[in-house]
Amino acid sequence: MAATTPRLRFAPSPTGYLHVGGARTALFNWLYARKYGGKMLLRIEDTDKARSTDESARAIFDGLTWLGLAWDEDVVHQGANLERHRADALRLLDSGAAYRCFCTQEELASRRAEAEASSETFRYDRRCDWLTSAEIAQRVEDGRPFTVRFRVPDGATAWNDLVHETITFPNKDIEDFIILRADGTPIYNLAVVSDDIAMAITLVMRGDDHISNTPKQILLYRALGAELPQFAHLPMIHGMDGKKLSKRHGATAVGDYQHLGILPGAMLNFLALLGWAPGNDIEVMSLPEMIELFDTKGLQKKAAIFDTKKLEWMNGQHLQLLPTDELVARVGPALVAAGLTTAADLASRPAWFLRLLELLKVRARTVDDIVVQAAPYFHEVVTYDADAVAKQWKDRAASAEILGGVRDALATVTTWDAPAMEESLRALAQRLGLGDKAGKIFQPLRVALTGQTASPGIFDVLELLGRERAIARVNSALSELRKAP
RNA sequence: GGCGGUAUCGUCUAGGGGACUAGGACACGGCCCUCUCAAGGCUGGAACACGGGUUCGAAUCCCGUUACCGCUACCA
Repeated sequence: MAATTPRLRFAPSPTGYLHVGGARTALFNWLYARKYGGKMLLRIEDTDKARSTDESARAIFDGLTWLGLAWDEDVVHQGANLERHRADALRLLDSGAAYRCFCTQEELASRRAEAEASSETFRYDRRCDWLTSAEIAQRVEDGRPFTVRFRVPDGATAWNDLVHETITFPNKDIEDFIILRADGTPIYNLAVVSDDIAMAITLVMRGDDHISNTPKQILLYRALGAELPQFAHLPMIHGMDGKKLSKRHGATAVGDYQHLGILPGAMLNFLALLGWAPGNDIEVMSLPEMIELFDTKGLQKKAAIFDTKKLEWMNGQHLQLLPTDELVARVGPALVAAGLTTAADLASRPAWFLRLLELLKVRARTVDDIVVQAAPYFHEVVTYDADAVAKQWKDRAASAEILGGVRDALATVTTWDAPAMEESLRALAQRLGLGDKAGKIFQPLRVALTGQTASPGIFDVLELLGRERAIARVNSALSELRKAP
């Protein structure tokens, strides 16, 4: 094989949002191109004017951009190449590889229904291919509309698929398919082949659902005298019920996950593992590592099920691995968007913010988790969680006594940091005879400070809150506890 | 219906004739750590769809069956 640089393309139709399945197809194309020094182009298949929208095309650009899957060269809009598609179809007509079909859609539909009624397989019977040249000339002269059909030759069509090995189709099972509509616009298979040739694509990597289009396209390449690209058909992604992933499975657009607080790197990593394995039990990878390890050998043949539980776990892993400055850049805006703080506030105390994130990220799986957990550190007053109160402030008098002790202990602390807090509170536990049961102090205190039963270590929470706010919270808790229940 | 594709724990997967008592990860349970929750460590249950071959030997190769998925438009 010639040592040409690989050229791949991701070719979605702009009829919805960027689906996770499409994102994975794009990812594998991109990884291959990056790994082997090739190019990945983006082509928007918008020849179906009825279903295509600019908004959908934008969603695709946005999705790919968010994921960080940059395409090379200018975006190709298939609709802009209609003239070439038509010219290619006419060329096939001239060379005799295709013929005019005067059958109307109604005729075709009724013949199809007839075949179905007698439970026979319908396949176009080539009746228009038997027309004499005089008959054809007459009909054309009469202005009768016609489609252009490709004449499928005898034999069989096979290719060596990068994921499935050899796939063969007997040509007798492929009907003479239409390549040009009566209105002169191209049908999918023709447009794809015409564009892939024009874009000099060397590897067509796409979903499994295109396997039965491939023999038709191969036939077209040959009839057009073009060199065949390689093909790789990726397995589908299904929902937890084993059915093709769709809206009813919940979030299927990559944008949904973006808004759920999933990191693009985690999304990519998770998607990569759906249908590909690098081997050696490797799972958590950065993008450069994925490029390094990518190999079509590890591509899976079997459809994979989209398991959001593992996506969340993966996101947690990436959250830990994310450099702190990047974490700040991701979480800061989310906190501002949630109305917890302002960009100026965060900018005024970067060290504090960093400390907070370091303590929260380990117990969060998504950016949204961090935002929720961060609330007590920004709000003026704590909101006591009912369950937390019921559990940790069960004995109100005892809790009040403990918190009173805490208040006094905190009042004498000179350096307001976690080690000093620990020293002071452990000493208090000793004085109260709770030596190895210091939790009896920490838990009620946690509720006073955060309103919750779960939080980072109590000494860190105290440090983060700062002297003034921490003491104020202990005092409010005390007055809350002293109120009649 | 026809054609094509696929088949290892619930899920993602390792496995390429003997290294398989089938490994890892998610999820689930237990233990450890521990002020809580996480994280982390250890640990338990959990799979080669079925039937025939080939072979000294099959999760691995072949054939059949079954199941599932895709395509079967003047959609993409």
